[in-house]
Amino acid sequence: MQDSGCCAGLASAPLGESEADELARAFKALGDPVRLRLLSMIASREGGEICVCELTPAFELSQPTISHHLKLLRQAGLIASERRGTWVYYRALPAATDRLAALLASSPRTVEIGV
Amino acid sequence: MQDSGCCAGLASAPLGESEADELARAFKALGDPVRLRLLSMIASREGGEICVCELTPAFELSQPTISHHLKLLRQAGLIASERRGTWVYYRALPAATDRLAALLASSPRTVEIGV
DNA sequence: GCCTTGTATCGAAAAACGTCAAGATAGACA
DNA sequence: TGTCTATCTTGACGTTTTTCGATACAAGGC
Repeated sequence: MQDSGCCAGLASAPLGESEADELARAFKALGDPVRLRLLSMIASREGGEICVCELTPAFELSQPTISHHLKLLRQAGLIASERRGTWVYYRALPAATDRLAALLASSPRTVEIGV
Repeated sequence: MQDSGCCAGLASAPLGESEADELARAFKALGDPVRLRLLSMIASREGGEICVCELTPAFELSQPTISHHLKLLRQAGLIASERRGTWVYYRALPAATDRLAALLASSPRTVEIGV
C-alpha cells in the first residue's frame, strides 16, 4: 500500500501480494449491483449524506439485507455512518473511490481532456 | 450504459438497475487478488502483451486455476487473448479500466492537478 | 501417423456470499 | 419505568465462487 498504493496505476508495476489483497477487498465491495446502487445513491446526494430510512425502501430487499450491504461498504472504507438521534446517516468517502480510480486509469492524463 | 455509462461519475446520479448489474460484473472480476495481480502483470508489460506461460508459474496455483481467472477477466472485457503458434498471449484493454476509473473518480477534474 | 508441450474445459469439493426471519440494541417520548 | 420505532446482529439456507485433478484440444517436431 505504501509503495504504490497512492497514485501508481495498474500498469506501472505488477501488484504485490498484500497490496492486491487489500485492493481486492475494495473492488469486491463494488462487485455487487445492490452495493453499487447504494454507493451511488449515497454519493449523489447533495450534502453527501443520506438516511438509511431512505435507502431501505428503494430496493425490493429486506431491511437486514440492506444493512448487511451497507456494513460491507463501510468495512471496505467506501462509506461512513453516523447516528443522529433515531436515524443513521451514511456518507460517501470520495478519497477511497478516487484512489481506486487512480489505480484503474491507464494514464494520469486520460481524464484531463474531459475538463 | 448509454445514458451515463461513459463519463458520469458515481455521484452524478443514482445508478440504474441494469447499469449497476453490468458494472458490478466488471468490479467483481477485479475483486480477487489473483485476478488483480494477473491484470497488473499483463498491463505493466512493455508492449502490453504477455504469454500465459509466464503468468502461470508466477502463482502458487494450479494451471487450470490461472486459466479460469484469465477467462473471467476476458469475459469481463478487461483483457483479450490471442494464440500465436503454441503459445497464447494476453493483453490489457485500457478502455475498459479507464471507463471504470471515470465512474469512480469523484470529479473529472480530480486528476488534472496531478499532471 | 505418433509423441510432447502449452492451454482450455469438465466435474467435484470446500469455502464464501446474498438473502431472509427472528431477535437484539439504541434512542425518543410518555 | 415502559413502549414504540429505527437500525443492527444472529443463525440458517440456497447459490455462487475458488480451487483442484483429470481430461480434452491445439500446435509443433519426429
